[in-house]
Amino acid sequence: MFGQGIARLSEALPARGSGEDQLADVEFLSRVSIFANLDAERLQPLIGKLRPRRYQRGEVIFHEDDPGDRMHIIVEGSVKISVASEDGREKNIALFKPGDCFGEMALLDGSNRSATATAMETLETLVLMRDDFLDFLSENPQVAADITRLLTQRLRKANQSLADTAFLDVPTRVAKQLLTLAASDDGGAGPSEPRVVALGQDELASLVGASRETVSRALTSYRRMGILTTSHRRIVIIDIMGLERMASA
Amino acid sequence: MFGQGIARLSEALPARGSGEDQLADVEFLSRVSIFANLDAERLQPLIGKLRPRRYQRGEVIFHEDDPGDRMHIIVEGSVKISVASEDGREKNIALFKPGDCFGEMALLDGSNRSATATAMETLETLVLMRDDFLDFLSENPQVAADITRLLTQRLRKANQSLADTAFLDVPTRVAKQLLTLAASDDGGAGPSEPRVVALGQDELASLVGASRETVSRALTSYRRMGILTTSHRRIVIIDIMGLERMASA
DNA sequence: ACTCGGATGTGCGTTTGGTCACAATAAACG
DNA sequence: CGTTTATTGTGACCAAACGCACATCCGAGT
Repeated sequence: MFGQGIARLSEALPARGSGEDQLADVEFLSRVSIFANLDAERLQPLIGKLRPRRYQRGEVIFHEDDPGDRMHIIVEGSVKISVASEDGREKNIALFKPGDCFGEMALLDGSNRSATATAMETLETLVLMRDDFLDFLSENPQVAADITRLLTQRLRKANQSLADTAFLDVPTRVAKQLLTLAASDDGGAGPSEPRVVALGQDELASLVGASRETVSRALTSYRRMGILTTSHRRIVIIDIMGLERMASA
Repeated sequence: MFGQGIARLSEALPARGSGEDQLADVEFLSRVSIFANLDAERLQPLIGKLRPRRYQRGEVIFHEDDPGDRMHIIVEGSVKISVASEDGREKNIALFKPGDCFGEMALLDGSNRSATATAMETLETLVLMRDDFLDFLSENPQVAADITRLLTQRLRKANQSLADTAFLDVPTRVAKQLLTLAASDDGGAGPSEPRVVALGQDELASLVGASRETVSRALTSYRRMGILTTSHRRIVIIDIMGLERMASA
């Protein structure tokens, strides 16, 4: 659904102002949380400022400590945000999906990137440069409220993760994380429908703050209980309620 | 230094508009990060909306899950922000000191408190109610930028903590945390001056995400190295550079 | 179709850190 | 000014999880 927006945008950009296509783009933008409260008229000027960008799986969009002068809106694919330790290991902070934006923090406070962003699959984003963003922001002050909302939500999540890593053991954290991922994936599906999480175990482990092996064992345990099945870079949750039970124990 | 502001404010409030005292209050407000970019004239209207509040050590300012309709600015004392697990244990998310504000998240996105705030010592705050805050915000849109700056900073810190708990062992995390606390305490002191951290080991443990005993052992080890001394609710850092070495290992 | 590389499952020894237990000591309060 | 209560220091034990090793196994690419 989101994918169509960019397909049209990429074509529409060279020959700008073709009307119908821009409608589709505006419709896409209005689903992005920080632009959700703006009507089509307000969004229109933004369209011309957005530049489509493609990345391959594994490609780094930006690096920790780099200066950051742009933000991204995801059209298709997913992104992992991570920080690295001195000895090269990495901890995933968050995953983002179509409709999410990332890289806005360095824009808002002017400091360098505090984390690295990497494409997890073939990725299409819309890039918005700092100056264009700030211009737009000063012409649409309402957006500030949505940005603070976005930031507070992320802060809440981060604090919750902090508490979770302190209180919960690895299997429980894995269960919780899987539920979060499943919920964000297809929010429309029924409650008993099997939900698919496309993710490698090492990425899941890094997200949860544990070793790949320990996560693998947790998955094995859940698999034996009939809660999920595993295959290559793919976890299918069969019994969501069962997983919820594991997450709250 | 900050304490004088509230002392005058508490007296000035009943008999408002006594000129000289309000100047002191404005001066205090201008040191609060989210109001730092405003001149005295802009801040003036805020003064009447702020209500001083006192809390005893251990007193809860607000509880997790409560609806939140006000924020606080700390004048004197310190506050710990924590979340609780089902079985009653608690994880400290952050500590705040004079000049910091807290409780603004629930104001900004309208949801309930995501954490509990507790006074760590006798505490004086200035309370600002939601409606007053939002009014002020709409009349001073520049403040939005400072709020986003504040939130992004907190988000960065949270992410860093998340990475630290994943990568570093307890002694290293303790060293890092002590350095942070020492830096925020008296920023003006010389580099080789001994710095005092007034904090119980259990609070430090909860902040660092470890058990009180493990933290105690870490402190013992640092004490034997001559890096710090410990007494009741009080840690004195003697060799800051030594501690920095421990924090980066 | 075959091969190679990335991903997964699992056993095992080791380590870190949590929990329990208790002694010692300092602050708090009547 | 003594008694009570919080705080700290440590020892012993145990569980969770890491890291290493290795056997598969699936999938992508040639």
